[in-house]
Amino acid sequence: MLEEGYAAVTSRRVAAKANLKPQLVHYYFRTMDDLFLAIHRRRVAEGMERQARALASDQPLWALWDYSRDPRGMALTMEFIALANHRKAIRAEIASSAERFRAEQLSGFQSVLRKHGIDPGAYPPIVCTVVLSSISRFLGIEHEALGISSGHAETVAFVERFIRRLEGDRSAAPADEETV
Amino acid sequence: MLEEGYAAVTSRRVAAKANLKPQLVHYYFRTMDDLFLAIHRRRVAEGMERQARALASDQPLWALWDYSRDPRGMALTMEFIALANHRKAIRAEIASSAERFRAEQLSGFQSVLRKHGIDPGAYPPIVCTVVLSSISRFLGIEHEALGISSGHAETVAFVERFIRRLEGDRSAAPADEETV
DNA sequence: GTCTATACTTCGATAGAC
DNA sequence: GTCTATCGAAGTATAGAC
Repeated sequence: MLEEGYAAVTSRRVAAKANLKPQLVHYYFRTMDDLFLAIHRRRVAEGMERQARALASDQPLWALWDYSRDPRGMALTMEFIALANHRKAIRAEIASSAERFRAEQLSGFQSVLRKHGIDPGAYPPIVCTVVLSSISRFLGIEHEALGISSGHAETVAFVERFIRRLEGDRSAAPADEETV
Repeated sequence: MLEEGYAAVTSRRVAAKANLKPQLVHYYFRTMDDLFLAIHRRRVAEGMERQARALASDQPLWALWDYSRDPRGMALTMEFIALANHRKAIRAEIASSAERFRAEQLSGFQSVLRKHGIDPGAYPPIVCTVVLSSISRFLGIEHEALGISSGHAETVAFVERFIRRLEGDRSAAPADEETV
C-alpha cells in the first residue's frame, strides 16, 4: 500500500505476502473493502491512543506537533484518504474517524491554550487545531509524494517558534506516529 | 478522473468517451503515462496563467486565496499528486511544476508584504506562501475527499481577518481555478 | 489516422471438495 | 480453515490491413 498505492493491494498479492492462497483473503474479509476497513480500524485505534498520550504529556504542543509530522504513518494516511475519495463504502468510516481525531485534538488544545492564558477570541483552539493539521499534512504530502521541500524548513521553524514561546524548548526527542 | 480516480482512466474508457477505439489512445499517446502528462501540462499552463493574473490584480491576497480555495480544480490536483506518488515517471514533472507555482507565489508575496510594510523577519514571505497553500489544500482535501468540515469556517474566517487587515474588504467575487 | 484482431496480464469473487 | 478449479471482466499494448 505504501509503495504502490492501495490499488496495488490485491487479494492475490496479500495472500502471497502471507504465503497463503488468494481465496483465503476472501474467506476472512469477503471483499477487499472489508480488508481495508479492518486495517483502517486498527490504525485508528492505535492512532487515537497515541494522540491521547501526546496530549497528556507535559509538553502537549511539542508532542502533538512531532506526532502529526511523523512521516511513518503519513503516506499510509494519504492512501486511506485517496481510498475514501473513490470508495463510497469506506468514505463514511474514514471521515468519522478523522472527526474523532479532530475533536480529541480540539479539547486538548482548549485546555493547553487556556493554561497559557491565550485569548480564545484572538486564537480560537479550533483554528489552531486545523492550522496545525494543515501544515503538518501539507508538508508531509509534498515531501512524501512529490519529494519537494522548498520553504518547509522555514515553515517548521515558524511553527516551532510559537510552540517554544508557550512550552519552552523541546525536552524529549520526537516520538511516534500520526493522525488519520 | 474526478469521479473514480486516475486508476479509472483507462484507454478503453477514454476512447469510449470520444467515441473512438481504445487503440487510438495508444496511437496518440502511446502509454497512459504520456496521456496523463499531456493533461497535466495543459493544466499547469492554465494554472500558472491564472495564478499570475491573481497576483497581478489589485487585491493579490484575496485573489490568491480565492484561487487557491477554488474546489473545481482541487480534486483533480489531488489525483495528480496521488498519481505522482505511485508513478515515478510522472512524479518528477509534477514536482517541478509544483515548485514553479511555489516560486511564482513567493515572489508575489514578497512584493505584497513589502508594500504593506510587513516585517519579513516576523512573517517571512515563504512561510506565508506555504501556510496559505497548506490551509487551502487541507480544507479542500477534507471537504472533497472526506466530506467533513468541522472547524473549516472558523479557520477561513481567521485567515480572511488577516487578509482584510492588509487589503480591506474583498472587492470582487471569488474567481477561478487553482494550483497544482 | 483508423480499423480489426489479438497476445498477454491481472483482477475480484465464488463453488465445492476435503 | 484451506485447498483446487474456475468464471468473467478489465486492463495495456502491439501488429498489420486499409
